[in-house]
Amino acid sequence: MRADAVRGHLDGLLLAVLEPAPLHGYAIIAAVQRRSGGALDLRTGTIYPALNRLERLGLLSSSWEAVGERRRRCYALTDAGRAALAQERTAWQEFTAVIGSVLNPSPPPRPAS
Amino acid sequence: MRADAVRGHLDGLLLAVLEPAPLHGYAIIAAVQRRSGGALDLRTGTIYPALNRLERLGLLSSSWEAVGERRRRCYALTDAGRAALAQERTAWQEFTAVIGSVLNPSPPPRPAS
DNA sequence: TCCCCATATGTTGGCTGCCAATAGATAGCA
DNA sequence: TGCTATCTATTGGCAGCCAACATATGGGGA
Repeated sequence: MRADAVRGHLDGLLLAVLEPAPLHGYAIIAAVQRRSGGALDLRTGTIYPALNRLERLGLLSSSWEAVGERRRRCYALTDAGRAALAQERTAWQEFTAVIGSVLNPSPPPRPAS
Repeated sequence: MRADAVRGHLDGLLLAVLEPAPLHGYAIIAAVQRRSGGALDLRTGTIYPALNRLERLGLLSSSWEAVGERRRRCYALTDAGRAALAQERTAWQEFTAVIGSVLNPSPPPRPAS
């Protein structure tokens, strides 16, 4: 699948993979890849600006973590982030229902004539 | 729902509403609106360029229809269009499965320890 | 010792694709 | 005489994702 298809749903994906535990950017890419069965391969140019935006919005909080000499920026869901995730899930269900109903309409019941 | 969300799925929607019978542009907007329960309100600036593109691709064929003094441009699915619709439906299922699996992962079965 | 790859964070430019706004025409109704 | 509905169509703009690039550490193999 062309990864461009996540357009408009990226925020939900990021919030979702951060739900079980905080992760740093590189691990987020791996987590999305794993949970999608390898179908989604997000790029750094996609997620880093998104993570910054989500932090600015107060949905994530970040903290630097030292691993040897290396540094990691670890992102965690805030309370607002958990609420936003719930909203994203609702919106996703509505979205699939709407598009699905146009793409695969259930035939109208035929009145017994 | 913000109508911008159809991004990337518009072609499938247009092909789908043309499946039962040919329609003209204005009626296509109405059909999408009806089949989506009023949630999707596509604009002319969205569908007319898309219809032209689909015709250039050979997925639709158009013919002018006279209604009194009025003229309508009627779009019909071609054979290639029906094939493309089937592909769009498959792609949609894959898409929802992939995004869904990231957004709402099924918890991994815990080994009995 | 040197190089490459994995790990890790980040920026910039560009393109795709939908929308808002605009334009213009006919027809019916108040 | 307008106002609204029906009908087609174009243009400019912008959001959002990606490709490419830039930078740095650390480990493994030749």
